[in-house]
Amino acid sequence: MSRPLRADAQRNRARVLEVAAETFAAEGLSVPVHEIARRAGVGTGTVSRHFPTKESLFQAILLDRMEQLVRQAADLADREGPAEAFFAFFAALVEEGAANKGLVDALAGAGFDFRAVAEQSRYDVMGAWRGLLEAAQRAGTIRGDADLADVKALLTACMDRERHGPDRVARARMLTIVRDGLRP
Amino acid sequence: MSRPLRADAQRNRARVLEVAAETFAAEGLSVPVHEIARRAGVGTGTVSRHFPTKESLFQAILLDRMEQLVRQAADLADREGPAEAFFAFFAALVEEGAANKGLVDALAGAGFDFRAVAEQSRYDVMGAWRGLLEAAQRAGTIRGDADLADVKALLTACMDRERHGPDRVARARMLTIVRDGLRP
DNA sequence: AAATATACGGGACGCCCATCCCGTTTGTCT
DNA sequence: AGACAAACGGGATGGGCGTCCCGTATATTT
Repeated sequence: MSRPLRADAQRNRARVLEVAAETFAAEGLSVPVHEIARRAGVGTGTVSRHFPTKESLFQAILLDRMEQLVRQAADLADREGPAEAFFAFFAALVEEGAANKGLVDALAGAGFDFRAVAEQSRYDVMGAWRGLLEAAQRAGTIRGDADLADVKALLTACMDRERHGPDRVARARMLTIVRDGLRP
Repeated sequence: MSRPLRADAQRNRARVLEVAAETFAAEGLSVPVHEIARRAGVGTGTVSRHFPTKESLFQAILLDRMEQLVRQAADLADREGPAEAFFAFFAALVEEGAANKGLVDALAGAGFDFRAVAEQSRYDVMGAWRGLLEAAQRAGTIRGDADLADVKALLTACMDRERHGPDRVARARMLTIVRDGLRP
């Protein structure tokens, strides 16, 4: 393999990652890479050396987050039981989306392929998600013919709804609608 | 006002409109204006004289379509009665979306503001839509607290679902899910 | 048929952005 | 402390796109 990164390179990489995560979350994926660099106080070259493309940058951010999400899904399955874990996870993702425009863009397919990232991650997000879905179906909480694509579409709907006025009441209502819709 | 358009100008305008409608429907809003011009067999200048901006071009297409949609909504209200008209219209829009990527892009907010167009149209699409929704709520088919933004979000979900494999069965299932979700 | 306004074509312009490159600086190792 | 490799900065490059302009062609009018 290769040597460890030089100390300043490590710091810069971490800082870029941090700033990019904040920025994409707050403003979505359309923020130029130049801008990320500027805010991180580094040159554009530094960003593109660590992350050759914009996509690879966002991917790195997502990979971090995914580990947490998968862990959270597993926790929920333990604590809540199969009947409720799915909806708890669904609600967590909606909450996440409310605070993370970049994720919403990615799920909406705005400029890059979420599934591709998910599949090459060490953490099998899709698998975890599917696990919760199927467990809930076996527990009889969710109609048996619903698939992951249906769920993703509904998730997109909940996130989309946030754009027309973020509103706790509306968010809760959307969750109820989804829950009722998915009932067997 | 101004004189009538010259004959060739009228023909070109109509042809551009037709080609643009087909192209946006088939490939979405990201198709360059150059490409529309090329396919219509005219220069880019001709397109931009009739439609100064890309947005104004798509807007013109949408305005045509909207008249039909509003009419269709009114018909449904008469034929089906308030209890069912809303879902019939919803299903019609999903069908429309399946055949019209441009519309899906517009609803998803990809690059331009659907609501702005809707509001300046002679045909009050939002009003028609709201009318159907409120009638269905009075008839007890739909939960009273749902609003248009909820409905639009669910519509987006149905259209989004199409991208992961257009599939009659899946489409019908999504409609069922939405219907069940919106029940009082 | 001549005169005039109108419209056409498509190249030119300007903007934005991701990516690459290279002269300069800075950490690291001896 | 000196030498070498590693990393930095940010300007340059290339590509895509919408919009504007103007010399040329064509419909309309008299």
